[in-house]
Amino acid sequence: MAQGARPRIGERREQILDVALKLFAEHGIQQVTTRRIAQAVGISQPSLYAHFRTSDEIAIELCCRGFTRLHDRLTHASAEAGTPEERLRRLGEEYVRFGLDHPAVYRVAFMVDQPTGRIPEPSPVLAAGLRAFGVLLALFQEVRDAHDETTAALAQSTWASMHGLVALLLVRHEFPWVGRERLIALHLGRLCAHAFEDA
Amino acid sequence: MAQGARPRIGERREQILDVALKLFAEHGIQQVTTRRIAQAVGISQPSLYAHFRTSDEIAIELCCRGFTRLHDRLTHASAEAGTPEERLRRLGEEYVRFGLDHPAVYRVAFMVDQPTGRIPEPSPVLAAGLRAFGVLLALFQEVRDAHDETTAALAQSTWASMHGLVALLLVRHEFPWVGRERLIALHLGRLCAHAFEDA
DNA sequence: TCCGTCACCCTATCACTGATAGCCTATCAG
DNA sequence: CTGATAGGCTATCAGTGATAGGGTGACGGA
Repeated sequence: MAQGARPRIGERREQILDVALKLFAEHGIQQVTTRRIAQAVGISQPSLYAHFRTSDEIAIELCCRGFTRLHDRLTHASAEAGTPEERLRRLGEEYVRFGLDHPAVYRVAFMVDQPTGRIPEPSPVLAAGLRAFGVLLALFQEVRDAHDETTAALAQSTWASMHGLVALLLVRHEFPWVGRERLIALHLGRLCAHAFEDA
Repeated sequence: MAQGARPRIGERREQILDVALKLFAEHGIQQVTTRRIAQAVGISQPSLYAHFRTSDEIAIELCCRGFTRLHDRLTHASAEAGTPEERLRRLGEEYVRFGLDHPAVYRVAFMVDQPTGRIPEPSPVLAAGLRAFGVLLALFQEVRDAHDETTAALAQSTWASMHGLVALLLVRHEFPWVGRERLIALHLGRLCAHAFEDA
């Protein structure tokens, strides 16, 4: 089967992740089977299991990487100069764009149930998610100059509002939304207007 | 096989929906197979197909009913006396409670991808969802005395914020949330504070 | 040069899934 | 009694994730 020019160590693994992400984005996560991934990569289906213990592991890996990419984008957005509202606004923009630009990653990261209690305890997904959320939390802590529960609650509430918009736009694409750009602008505008005020 | 005392017409269908919903809530949608449903009902697996054309139809039916129940609860909450903010607050409370109290229904209704373009066009799910959303929209139109795009955008934005909280609480249950009640109260408080103001 | 190890791949096969085909049985209107 | 209808059954299908067990080429030490 033309065995020449074998991929280097670990190269196949990256290739599988790339291909899987593309298939997820194109056909939806549920529709992508291990056989489809294997065929697209050019190897047999059982060969996938030399690189991942289960098929879920592929999605989990993509999920962690997605969180990391989101973390980097949020960090960058939050670090720019400006008033706290402006920084939060940029962070929100970045968040929403990320979700809409990478729907497959976003779905895996935020909209797929964790296999309840399967993964031991130190879930890498949770850790990656916490890192990304940490950027938002840090902004709130900095602006409010407090690390209390209320500050955490404000950050979590803000996160939820951003997520809600992305999630609904991704899942309910048949819904008669007002113009997407307009809705995003209005949503973020309201979100940032009184974001740091105590409840 | 103890064939006596057959269920009446349509009774089995209801029973299947009841059982399926319970199994969805208990084990998660993905883990529930047609064989498990059939076994719980006490019939053979192929017999399900006498009542539903595909297994998805069970979820779709539950989804529509969920939207209808939500619609009724929102209507009731929105109809009570009070200031617009109070009415919106009650509506939001009802929404969040509904999602958290009926996670299986909520998941099916809001967090499962529509089989892209499979169902002809007049999607019953979309229709049921629009009816439920209509309650929120009507409140905004009444308060603002306008049926323009901005009003629709405000309602959609508010809906998204409520959904975001419910969705994240349901899916990311391993996340270190601040106290749930506190988070809900804070989230709804911020949501309703300036809800009707133009952007 | 030989040999073990390693990374990687294969075919064959498993149990399980949603779904279909074809046939049986209870009920009821005429 | 009879045909129609609702509801059920077993047998079986193709497709799914996963495992078992064995093959192949590159490479480093003896």
